[in-house]
Amino acid sequence: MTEQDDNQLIAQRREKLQGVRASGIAFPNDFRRTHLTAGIHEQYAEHDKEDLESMAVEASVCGRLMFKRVQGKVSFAGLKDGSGSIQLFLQRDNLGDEAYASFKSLDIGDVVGAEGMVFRTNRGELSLRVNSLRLLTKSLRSLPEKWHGLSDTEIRYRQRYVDLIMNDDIGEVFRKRSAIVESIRRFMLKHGYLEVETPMMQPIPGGAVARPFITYHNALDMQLYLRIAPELYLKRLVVGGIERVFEINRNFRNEGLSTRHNPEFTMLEFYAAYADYNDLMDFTERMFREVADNVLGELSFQYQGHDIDFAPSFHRVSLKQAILDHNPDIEAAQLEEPARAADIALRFGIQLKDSYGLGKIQLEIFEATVEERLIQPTFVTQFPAEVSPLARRNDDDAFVTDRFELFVGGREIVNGFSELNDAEDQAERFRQQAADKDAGDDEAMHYDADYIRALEYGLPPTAGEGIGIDRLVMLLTDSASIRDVILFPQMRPEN
RNA sequence: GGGCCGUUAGCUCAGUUGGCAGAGCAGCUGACUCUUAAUCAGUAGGUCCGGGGUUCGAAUCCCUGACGGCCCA
Repeated sequence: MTEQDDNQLIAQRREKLQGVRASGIAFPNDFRRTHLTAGIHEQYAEHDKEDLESMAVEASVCGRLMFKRVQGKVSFAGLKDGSGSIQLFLQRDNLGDEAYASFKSLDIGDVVGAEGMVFRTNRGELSLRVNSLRLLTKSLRSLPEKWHGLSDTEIRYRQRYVDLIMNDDIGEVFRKRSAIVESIRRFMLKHGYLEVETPMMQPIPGGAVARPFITYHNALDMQLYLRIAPELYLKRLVVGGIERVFEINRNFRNEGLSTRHNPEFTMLEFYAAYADYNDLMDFTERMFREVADNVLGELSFQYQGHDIDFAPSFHRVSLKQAILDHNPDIEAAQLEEPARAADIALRFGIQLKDSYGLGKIQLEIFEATVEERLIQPTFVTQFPAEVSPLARRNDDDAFVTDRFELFVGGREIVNGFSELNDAEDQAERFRQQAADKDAGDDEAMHYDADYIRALEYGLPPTAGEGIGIDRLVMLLTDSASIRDVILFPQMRPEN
């Protein structure tokens, strides 16, 4: 970028960098540290001033200069590395005139290496009495204000590097995110699941009801879709005999952005042969408890002002019953007839389309009146077959499927079901979806002939599930927006 | 896509009824040998988001566009 938005501040720093260039290697890469700052605090937390003087511990640290307090012939500075930070103490008489002067010319934000003795100041703060200091990387742009930090959300998302420098909280969110994913992966591996990677670019997008991104492969001269879900590939693998399989990876959906939606988001998706959706609900409860315990150290936590507890058995309720529970004025019979159910939907201001059957209307009523009130972990089961084109029908009631979604904090986190493994039924449902697509529903599914062929070889009785990792991270980090748990959320171009 | 709110110095923010563009931090100059948002004195720094309009005069009022946030679809 050669753009000249150089203001006075940047110009001054460029001038300093010129001076550094003139006197040797401006961007050295031969400084090696002996300690992380957090390690020093850990190791010497218990030692008092006298102890440390007699121990004479030498240490080299490196990191970014976060503050500078020059007071004549002695100065304090803050050095921050990836682990934490430590105070530097610099004396002219210790460093020498030249080195002390060059310290004074450093700017907040510069990356430095410091070598010295661990000690405590008169006020008791564990610090490093610096014997030598080197500039490792000159910073040309001034950091945000030390007290208020960086709060402009737009800059925080666009320039996440500045956000990470200034806001320790956000670094903690992404360390937790990593711990969550690691914990989930361990849990899956421990239970005999094989981790795989299936196509992100698919000739036929499937496995979910969503609009895909379209791209183009030049050599093959064909249109490809970024996947909206890995589902149909993972189930092909179950056909192939990989009886327990999972994938943690990105899905892409060409839809609006909100505090709960980013066009690319991360899902755990897994399948288990010879298991049903009840098994998966049990499995999910165990997973969530283990992850919370590993990452938070406890099973209860706060989310946006709500106390949430993973310890008790997660509540399980059918979709229809959930509607009735939260709407005392609705009677069960009203939800059974399309016309009466439509009346209820209209009462809640829901806009119905002609193509909506009873199942879709029930789902709309559920979403409008129940979803956001499911704060404690709740499995909602028995989703209508109409809105579950890949799920197995219930043996006793063909109107619904053996499917569940898990809601926590008023949000859907998990979607799982016993898989539809009847190739003929699946073909029929694909035909219906394809007809909807021809009729103008651009979220409807494509007919995937190869997937039908796979089913014709025989998919064992199987259950599968998808867990929205971003939303789970939001929950466990008390983040209000999905953008706070995605390092580089999707934004419009700046200019 | 719709509604509401926001955009002023590197950052955090003031800006009265439409009347000279402001503060703190950061920067620069100087003082200061144990500071904790160090302190003190001085100093520099602006496309008031862009475009158009009203007006003697617009950061401020009107129109329009861009970007962001929240809510809704």
